[in-house]
Amino acid sequence: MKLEDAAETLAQLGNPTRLEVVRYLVKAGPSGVPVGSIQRQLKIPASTLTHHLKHLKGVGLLMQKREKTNLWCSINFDRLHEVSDFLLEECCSFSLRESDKAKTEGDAA
Amino acid sequence: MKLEDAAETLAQLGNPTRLEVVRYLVKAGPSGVPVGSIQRQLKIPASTLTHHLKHLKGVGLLMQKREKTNLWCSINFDRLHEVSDFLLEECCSFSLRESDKAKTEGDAA
DNA sequence: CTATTATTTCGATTATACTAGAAATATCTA
DNA sequence: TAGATATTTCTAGTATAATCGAAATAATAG
Repeated sequence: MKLEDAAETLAQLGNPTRLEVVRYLVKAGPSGVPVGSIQRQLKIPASTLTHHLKHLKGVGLLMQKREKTNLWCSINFDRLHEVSDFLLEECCSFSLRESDKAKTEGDAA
Repeated sequence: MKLEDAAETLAQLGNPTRLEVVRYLVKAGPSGVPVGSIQRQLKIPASTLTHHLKHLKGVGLLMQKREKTNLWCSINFDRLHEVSDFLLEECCSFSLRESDKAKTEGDAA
């Protein structure tokens, strides 16, 4: 996963309203929930919710599927794992040499 | 971890410059690196870097320790784990009952 | 104390995000 | 087609964030 993509995805998760939606969808599991239920359960105005769902979809965290008048939303768990993994990547293999850390000159090269 | 704190932390990680810094610090491991080295290695203007470090420190992701003229920065791995865990919490125990998902009325109660 | 290096504060510019009401559209049912 | 429910678009106000140069401060060495 590219840093820019990870950053963008994390930024989308970094909004309290969106994170609440994500948590709700995670709890809901793979089958998902309709937009309207999210709206009523979390008491988010419809237009605000649509706006946030668009963001989540934009970074691939959200999947949608229409059934009758309801639009069912579910989390893309793979995507969530990817971004979660990014945070701890290389976390246990400290790859930066000590000699590169404190050089006063020449470390810009 | 409270949702608001997780959101705030994720928001801070959601900036490309800061995420780059975090990745660099993760690579550096527990001993950390001085501010100036981050600045030169990642080519971030000093004032911009200070600004971002303040943010990271604000959400507890960054620890700092002065040694002579250098201020050494290191990642708070526990904190990073916390936020990473938050994302997948309850991810495998879908706790929302199917009957709560599609109710058309009364699900706001 | 003075010079040197390291880091931070200040200040100003520019851009982008959050929010939500009202109106519009879409999808279905009778 | 008419009516009902579900979702989206439009729009606009408000707030917050990113950027970085210049100047100020902090810490140390001589």
